[in-house]
Amino acid sequence: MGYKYEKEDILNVGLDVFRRNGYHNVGINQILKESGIPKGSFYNFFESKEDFAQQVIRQYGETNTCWMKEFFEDCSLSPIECLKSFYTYMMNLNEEDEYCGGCLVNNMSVEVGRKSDPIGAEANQQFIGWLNVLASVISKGQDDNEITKEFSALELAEYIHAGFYGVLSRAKVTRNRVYMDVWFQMTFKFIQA
Amino acid sequence: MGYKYEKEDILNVGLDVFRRNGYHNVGINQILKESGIPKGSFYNFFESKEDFAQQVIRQYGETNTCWMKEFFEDCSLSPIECLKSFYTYMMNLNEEDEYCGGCLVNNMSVEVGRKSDPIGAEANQQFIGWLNVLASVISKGQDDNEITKEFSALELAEYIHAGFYGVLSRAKVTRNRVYMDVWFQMTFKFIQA
DNA sequence: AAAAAATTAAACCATTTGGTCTAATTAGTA
DNA sequence: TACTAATTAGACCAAATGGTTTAATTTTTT
Repeated sequence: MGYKYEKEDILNVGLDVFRRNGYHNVGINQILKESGIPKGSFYNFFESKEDFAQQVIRQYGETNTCWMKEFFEDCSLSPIECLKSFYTYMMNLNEEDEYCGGCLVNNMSVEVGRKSDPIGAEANQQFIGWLNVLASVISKGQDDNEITKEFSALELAEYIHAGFYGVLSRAKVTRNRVYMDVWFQMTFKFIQA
Repeated sequence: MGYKYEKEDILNVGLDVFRRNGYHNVGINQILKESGIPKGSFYNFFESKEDFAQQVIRQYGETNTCWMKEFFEDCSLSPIECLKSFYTYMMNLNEEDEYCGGCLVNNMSVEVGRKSDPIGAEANQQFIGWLNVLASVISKGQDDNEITKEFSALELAEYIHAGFYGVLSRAKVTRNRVYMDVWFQMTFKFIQA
């Protein structure tokens, strides 16, 4: 019921700006400028910069959880092929972005995870949301005898996605996808039944 | 040949402060305060904050490369057991630190890797230095038929250490080592011959 | 239509930012 | 010993930081 500005629009600007520039490198003024909202209105919506960042992470996380669910529902391949398709898509996205942004949840975890409790907790929460989606696909793959049963679906999900974060972080400084592709090959070789 | 202050001492303060607080969250004044050096002296040693951070990363990287070499030279176990011993040590270190700092190279890569060319390049350079040390151990393990030969030693090194970065980043927000330990189990199960 | 509540707007605040400047002091060299 | 260069020292700078305040406007409720 905002009168003039939509909270969601400002959150989307925050997502864009934070992902590209980090948290401490961004001032409120930059958010205001890019969203065209005056300072007073901003602090009417959000208690503080920290509160704003937390809500940005939450929106980003929930949006992606929904998107992932749809992605896997719409995917007609076998579970493991759906996972491959998902990570291929993610790697292509990051290549198009020239490895500039990466994942907001990873970036925030590393930069602010231990400095701000609310931000750290929110990043963890959203990550767990994604894990559950991934684990349900992995679980199906285990039922179909495609994926190893030596570890639980959740353990495998955490292993895979944390590994993806690792190569994503590396790609920020190598500026190429070579080892991202190697990671892809190795991971899916390792987890197969 | 410094008159009063040692460049290396200031770099060590920088390592400590940057690792705990990140790059953009730290002001020059904090470095000055903690090292007890006046501003004029600081800018006599370093061109800028960026230049300072780059030198901090370099010193950190080179020190650790030396340390790793010694670690593996002194390790009398089989190659794969030496690797396990190394990562166990690293995980224990991070547990003692309560997952506060993490690895400066990873932190800098994620936060500043795409914002500052010199810092990004330096972080990558030092990471590669470590990779070479790890790869030589892995290579021995492959010769001994302990480690899979399906991938090159360097590819395996990048896979393992990037994966370690992934779980290290995660530990910053989970604040426990559960999935770090799972990562350890899975990784060494996967790479065995 | 009137009153109350929410929202918009931007000027303003103390503090901190990275960095410069000038002066004094120290060290190495002729 | 005299001269030059390096180092030390911190006051100083404009710009930006996150956040507050007050006033005007708009919406909702009565």
